[in-house]
Amino acid sequence: MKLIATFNTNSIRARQGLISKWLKSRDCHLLCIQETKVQDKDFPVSTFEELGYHTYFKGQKSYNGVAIISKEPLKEVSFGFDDGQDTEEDLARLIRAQWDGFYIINVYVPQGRALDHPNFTKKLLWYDRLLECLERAYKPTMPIFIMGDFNCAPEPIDVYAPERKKDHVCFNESVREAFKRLLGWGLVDCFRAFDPSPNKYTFYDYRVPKAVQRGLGWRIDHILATEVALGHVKECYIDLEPRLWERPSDHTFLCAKVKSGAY
DNA sequence: ATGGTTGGTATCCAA
Repeated sequence: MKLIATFNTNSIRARQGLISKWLKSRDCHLLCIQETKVQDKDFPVSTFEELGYHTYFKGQKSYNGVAIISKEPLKEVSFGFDDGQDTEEDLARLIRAQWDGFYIINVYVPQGRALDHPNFTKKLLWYDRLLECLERAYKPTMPIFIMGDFNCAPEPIDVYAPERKKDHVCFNESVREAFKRLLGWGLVDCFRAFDPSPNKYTFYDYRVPKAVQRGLGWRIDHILATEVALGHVKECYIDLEPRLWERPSDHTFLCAKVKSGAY
């Protein structure tokens, strides 16, 4: 059994200590990271090499940035949708690779800012481009994990006070529909496949006092799996403990225990 | 309705 996980770091340099401690204590095989907020020349490669991990990354100054940290070397690593329209930002928001017989797609979906902001249009378009990318380059019968920060709480159970969040960029009808269209291609929400209970969140806003204790969170980080990939998953859970460690992120580690060898 | 915090970079923007 191998542990795979996704984590929005909100700066990988600020979170090196926390990530190292987590990788070691959990014996993680593959970690997908979002919001590294660092240019490639400044990525802390040696921190993870010293722990025996391979790192693959692309980032921008201050914003965005994705990475995969893996015990085994990855194959076929690429960035962006490869739809002929990739901007530098797109490359810093999507990394794809092959790992242990699985296709891994690590995404950092644009947050969107506000419903009437151009960034929200870009967010919906981003979901469309992701779906087109799947239709073009993959099949629902393949063993695929799409994991990362989707900036979408799919159902009312996935956010506190859903009745008050209908105009939020991470919960309004249009983004939830875009998310559902993605699932409609042939993907399952891994966490919900294992745990139907409420008050299970992956993100707690820094600005909300005692958010974890008060249950004021969002489930916006996800591991989506095709049916055949889900068949290899034995467990899927949110690891909240690092929130008690030094310099926690506002996101949590979302984990899956996977039986290896999908080919 | 508003504001609260954090990080990277500047002294404000994004989340």
